[in-house]
Amino acid sequence: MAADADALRLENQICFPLYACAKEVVRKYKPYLDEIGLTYTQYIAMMVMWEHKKMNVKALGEKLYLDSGTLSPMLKKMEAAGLISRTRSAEDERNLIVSITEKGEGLKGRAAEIPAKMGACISITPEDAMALHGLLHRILRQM
Amino acid sequence: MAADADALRLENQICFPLYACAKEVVRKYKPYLDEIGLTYTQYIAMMVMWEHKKMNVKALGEKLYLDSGTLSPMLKKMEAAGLISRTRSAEDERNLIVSITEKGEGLKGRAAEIPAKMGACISITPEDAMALHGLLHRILRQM
DNA sequence: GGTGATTAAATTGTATAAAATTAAATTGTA
DNA sequence: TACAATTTAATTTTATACAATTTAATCACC
Repeated sequence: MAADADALRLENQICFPLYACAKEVVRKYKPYLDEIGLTYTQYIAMMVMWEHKKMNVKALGEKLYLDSGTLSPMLKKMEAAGLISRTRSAEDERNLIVSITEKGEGLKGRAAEIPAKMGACISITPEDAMALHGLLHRILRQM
Repeated sequence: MAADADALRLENQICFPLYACAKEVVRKYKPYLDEIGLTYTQYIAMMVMWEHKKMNVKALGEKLYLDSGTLSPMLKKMEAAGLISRTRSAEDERNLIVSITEKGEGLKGRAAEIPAKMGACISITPEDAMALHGLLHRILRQM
């Protein structure tokens, strides 16, 4: 049957364009993120920190869909760069509290232009962006 | 202004759900791919090989949005696993020709069920899948 | 109060990814 | 035909990612 064979063709995958598109978009960020010395993963972590100021690794990981295997080494680098500090919670020493520093706060101003620059770079209509956002969140929620 | 601050909130990003969703979907594949001994990247490479039988690294990379830095070591592993063979083109020795082997062809049968299993796993309506596919390809093309 | 189960991070091992550089082969052209 | 420019892979370096394991702290329950 053709159906079986077609199901294994790259063009018929739903996951592949998702994978490729995510990769390419992250790559588009690189020149802008380079200017402020962040990687994409560090950038999304900083977004959470700009908003919440303090958060333990587990909660940060839930927001970013990342685990300690990825976050532990990255947060150490970000601490070394002076953007965050890492301290154990006094109430429960299992929790590592990540806190934004003055320097980390200061970076927000320099990051402010990035969303607009990326928007100009991708050129998607607001309607399509909204539709895409909705579809992706529906899939994420359902998993 | 609230607009500036909002632009740097994780929930307002279009890229983040794309990144997170792609990652989570690839992760969903893992148990099924483990059964046939492939990683996700190897799986999409095999899809191209099942269809085209022979292809040089550059063409394969264009299809997969990957470069030789990723493909070279991966293709060596796949050759070691007996799924493909790697030979230099006689006409132009710069080109490395990747060819599917008997064993590689044989794996297609065992992979045949994976698309259906993943479909059951993600539960998205055909309309939404079509819409998502269209949106993602539009973005990819435009980049 | 002791102890087995649970939880949170860190660590270890494996596999991508991308940028930059290198090496080898081919092409274009003076 | 030399030889500079280009092209194709491979290599090197850095940074994720994730699964599995380990370690340390806390909790539950007797």
